[in-house]
Amino acid sequence: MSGSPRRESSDRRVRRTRRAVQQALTELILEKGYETVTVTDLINRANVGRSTFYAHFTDKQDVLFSNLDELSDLLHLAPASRPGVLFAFSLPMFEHLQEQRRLVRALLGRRGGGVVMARGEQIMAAVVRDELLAGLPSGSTPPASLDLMITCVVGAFMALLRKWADGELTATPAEMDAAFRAVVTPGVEEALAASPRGRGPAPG
Amino acid sequence: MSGSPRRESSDRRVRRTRRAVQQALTELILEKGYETVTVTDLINRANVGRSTFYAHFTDKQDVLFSNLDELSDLLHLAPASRPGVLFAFSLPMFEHLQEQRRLVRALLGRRGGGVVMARGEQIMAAVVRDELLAGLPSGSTPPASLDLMITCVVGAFMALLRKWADGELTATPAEMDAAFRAVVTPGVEEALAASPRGRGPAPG
DNA sequence: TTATAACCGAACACATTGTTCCGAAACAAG
DNA sequence: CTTGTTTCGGAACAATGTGTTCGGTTATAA
Repeated sequence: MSGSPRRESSDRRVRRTRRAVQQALTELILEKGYETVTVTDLINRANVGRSTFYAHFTDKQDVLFSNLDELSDLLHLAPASRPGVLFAFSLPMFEHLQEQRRLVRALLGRRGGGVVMARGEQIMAAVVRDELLAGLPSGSTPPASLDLMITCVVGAFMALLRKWADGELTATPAEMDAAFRAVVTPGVEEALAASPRGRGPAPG
Repeated sequence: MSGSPRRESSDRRVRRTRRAVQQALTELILEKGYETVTVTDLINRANVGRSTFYAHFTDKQDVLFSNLDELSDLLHLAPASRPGVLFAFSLPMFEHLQEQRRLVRALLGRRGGGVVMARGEQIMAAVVRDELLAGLPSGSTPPASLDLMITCVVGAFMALLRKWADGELTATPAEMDAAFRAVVTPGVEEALAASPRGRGPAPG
């Protein structure tokens, strides 16, 4: 029964154990890929009793998610750095991920099982929504298709990200960023500009 | 040892068995979701011996994929119906999937495990590539970022599709199609038009 | 020092997978 | 209808993984 206890324990043993397990997970992910890592692997590598493991985590996934919170920060802070630019998170994101390439690849690639991708999409969607709402002409109503638009943008970005991590695409962060924005930005800006008040989009 | 034996067997028992298992799978998917279906479930529902199952299929996934080939046809035929329109596959796709909504939802949604999504992406990527190449100004060189572009487009589309199947988005096929094309088309057309020969893009 | 909380690890019940074996049944061909 | 071949059934099996329980040990905080 642990779920995701936000706070750090005061007991040193607890911290030690949790750290050991988390560390073991990233090691094993790099070696075997997330999906094939078993709980048994984890407790062996971490030198932790079986019962101890289940006293701290419910799952393999629980361990994984306990390591996945810093990502959100990076994304939410990014837009402030380049005000006025749509999807400013893009470049910093690609750059950041290139540094931790191996782990990212193991987590986001096809062998990663998609759990991390799912989490990432949620986080990203929140960021994109903020940006889009901020990018609207002041005083205008969000178009009804906002959610569809967000989904498109996030979908495009994540797809790019995954293939990149998977090694199916070779490009620099700058190129990735450029391609992403080139495809997505024109359509989004048109859509944003064209819906001041409850009016539907005005095609052709 | 079966992999994917293209041809239908002449032995009635074989056809019967394979059908029973495939049928059992879609039933169980609708009831429990793909990931939680076990081989044991399958053979029970299909009334098939364990050894018999493994004589025909290697996997759960093998059964799934044996049912997943008609999709490709639909996508590849679509562009011919509306010549000159980018991403003509979009609307027919959404419409087709709406008819088989429940199964599609079980297969493509989050509970579907992503196997079908992965397959779908491959198929889609081929279709999109064809369309983009066909849409280039005649005699021009495909931009180096073609793969990135394809990834974006496919990613956006698949994301839309998944959320829709998952029930996280409520919209008509026409609305889905419109949103998809609204976001993606402008950027793509700009990019296509702007790269006849190694020249950089010429904005504004 | 002491009470408490965390740890270890073995043992357990349970589920799932994939293989093997052989008698019974269904089949296609003649 | 007979015959030789193929498939089926289903039990039994080994292997692996999961999550729980329990009693004894040890580190920690106060």
